[in-house]
Amino acid sequence: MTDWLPLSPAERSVAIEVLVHGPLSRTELARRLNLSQGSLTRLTKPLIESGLLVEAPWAGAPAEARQGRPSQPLGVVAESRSFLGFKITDEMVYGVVTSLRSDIVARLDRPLTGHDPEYVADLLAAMTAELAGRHPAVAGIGIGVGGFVREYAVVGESPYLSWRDVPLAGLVRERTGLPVVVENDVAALVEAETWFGAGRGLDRFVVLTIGAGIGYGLVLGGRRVPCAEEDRGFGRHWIIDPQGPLTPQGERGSAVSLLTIPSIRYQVRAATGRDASYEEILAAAAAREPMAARVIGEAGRALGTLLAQIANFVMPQKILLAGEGVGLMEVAGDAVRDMIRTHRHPLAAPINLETKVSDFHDWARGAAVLAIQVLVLGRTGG
Amino acid sequence: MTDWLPLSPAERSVAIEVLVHGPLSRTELARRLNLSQGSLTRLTKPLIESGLLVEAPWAGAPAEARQGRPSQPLGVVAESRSFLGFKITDEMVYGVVTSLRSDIVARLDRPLTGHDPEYVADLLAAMTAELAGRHPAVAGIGIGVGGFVREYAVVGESPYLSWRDVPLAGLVRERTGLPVVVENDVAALVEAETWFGAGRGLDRFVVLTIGAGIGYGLVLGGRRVPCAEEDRGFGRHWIIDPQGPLTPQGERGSAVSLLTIPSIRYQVRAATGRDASYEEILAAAAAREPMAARVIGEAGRALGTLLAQIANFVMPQKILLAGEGVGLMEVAGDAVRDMIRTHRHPLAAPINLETKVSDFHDWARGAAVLAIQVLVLGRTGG
DNA sequence: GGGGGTTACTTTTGCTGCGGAAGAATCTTG
DNA sequence: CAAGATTCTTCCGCAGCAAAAGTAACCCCC
Repeated sequence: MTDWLPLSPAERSVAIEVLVHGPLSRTELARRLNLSQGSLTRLTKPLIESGLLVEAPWAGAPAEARQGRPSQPLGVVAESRSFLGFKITDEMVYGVVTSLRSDIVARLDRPLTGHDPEYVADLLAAMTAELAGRHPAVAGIGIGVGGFVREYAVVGESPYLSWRDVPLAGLVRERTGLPVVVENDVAALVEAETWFGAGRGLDRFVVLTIGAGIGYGLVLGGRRVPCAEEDRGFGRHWIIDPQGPLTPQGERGSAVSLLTIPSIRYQVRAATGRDASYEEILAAAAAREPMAARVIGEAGRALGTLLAQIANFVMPQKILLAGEGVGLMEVAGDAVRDMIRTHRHPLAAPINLETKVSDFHDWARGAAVLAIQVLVLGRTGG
Repeated sequence: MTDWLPLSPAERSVAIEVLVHGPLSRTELARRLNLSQGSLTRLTKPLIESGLLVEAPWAGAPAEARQGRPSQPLGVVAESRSFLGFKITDEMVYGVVTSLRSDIVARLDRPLTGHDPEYVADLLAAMTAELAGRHPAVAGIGIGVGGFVREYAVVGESPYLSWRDVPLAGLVRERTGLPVVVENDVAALVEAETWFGAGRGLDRFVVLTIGAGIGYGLVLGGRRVPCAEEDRGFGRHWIIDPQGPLTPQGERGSAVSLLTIPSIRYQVRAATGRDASYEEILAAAAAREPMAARVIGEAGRALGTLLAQIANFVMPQKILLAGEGVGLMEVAGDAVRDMIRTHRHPLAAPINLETKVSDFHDWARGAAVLAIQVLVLGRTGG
């Protein structure tokens, strides 16, 4: 199949706008991008000829009977290409197949029984073969890994895999023949939400994830801000309550100690002697069992404080709360809101908070989005 | 005298670059702005003809004997125009005259014996007349006011002046015949530092001021982020230590309670019964007098925590600490650094902190910078 | 002191890519 | 079917850029 690239900057902005915001008429695009209509005719022509865009008369404003010549919405053929996204955790590999618009169309998970790079690459190749068999026209692979990743290709350091300088992209490309993009998992999730999710079109946007650890992503001017500590785990030193609990995972009273799933389970186990799952603890807290309610209430207050601090200093237009540990919001929502109130100026704009219960397939989808960004549109953000 | 405007976007970027970063050769400008040398010849010609720029062979790299044709630095004639900046406080008006490059060339202060808008405007007009008599070619006036300001012209609300919807710019323009720009005082200081001070050329930049209150300014992508609470005083609800002191000015343990000059004086007075100036308290703390040392130590730790939180969430390239209360850093610097360490990831980039002791004339200068931005270069940031 | 080298700037040329205007296409309304 | 509305296309002119070639102003060194 023909490859689309390369795109001029103006063409790229048109392509991204259509990809991210769905079918749009040329006139609408001209308005959004501050270009003339004539320019849009010119810019869209090669994009249509290359097959990236198509005229989609069925889409857009459906039967909105207006006067004048009907607009001709342009869209992407979301199904024309597929992308694979993988999220590698300690003991599992989660895989998804997505369309060009990053909708998940298939899932496949496999246990990871070892951490040898060659073995992991073999597993990824096998999963790729299985998924690609059912979904043709795979255009690329994105892989999300917790840890430090360089150049979209090399895992510089990943403590939980015990990897140092593993050229993962190369290993998988050799086995599959497909272009491969590797990135830090949090970074990938943030990019996905910035392009296709809660952060679409926003200028200042924050992603906070709660799960096995804390993840934090800052998007300014449509671009993710890279930072030194992202790959080593956030929140270990975000001390929210100096009198808070001490856990094996973080400093006393840190966001990690107060909010992450392992820490909450550790606290409950230390207090009750029984090992309970996160869901059981949340249910117990909702049922007002004292120990669970205390731990979860403390977590809720910590989350409220954290969100208020972020809002105070970053002033984002939206904060997305994601990860496997956001069930907290449902049980301890009042505590969260209460602490937001006490830590915010009464006249400050209310926090635009979105909560998204996400599982590991969302992390895998994030990796697929990175593949879309890099492979289809030439790796620039924005 | 001829007026310079209007400027094309490319011309404006050249003008701002020279204005902000001092004399630069055409080659250097081409490099910085990603333009060809030919374009710079074209762009600079009208700027030189209009008098905004001049060739300044005396400036630039002085005796750096390099080979080849010597470069021809372009600079602004800083003294060709003057700008007036005023900062209106509760009981004083501070005024400065600045050059085009925002250097302060004269100062003039007057007590403010009333808050009637007409009276204040009369006073500003009188001060303008006095300053303009000594410094000709005044091109415009900037006024900084604590409170909410709309459209660079109208003071929407200023609690300490008891003003509501006062069209200050119009009142002063009527009396002086000069263009007038009004803005919130913190916003003006932040703009000044972004253009001509610590934040020059930075993408992510934070200004934190400590004085009678707390001021906070966030600059992203070269633009100041406007926010709802800036004009009502920051920090009242930034609770740093829930067990901290209670003061009349802020919530218990808030940044205002812990850090502002009135709160620190209040705490010492409440503990010792004696009224001491801020400088006296700092000196006492340095001499290890217990009460003062305790209050100042607590303030230092609060400041460290605050700086760490800002750095964690905003990841700025630099934080500027300004205001009348930054003497704290000298006396309690160890406490500040200590708390930064405990609240930051060990692998995180160190905070790039700049401390600037500033007085009210710096606030007035900020207002003058706003006049420069708006009047000379057509009000766009960046 | 006069080449040769080096760097800064200017001029020329050609082209890209945009806006604007006019026109074609396609619908609704009367 | 005409008039009006709206979208899209075509065409033209031009701003503004890069590239290349030319000029100017210095250096060093023989």
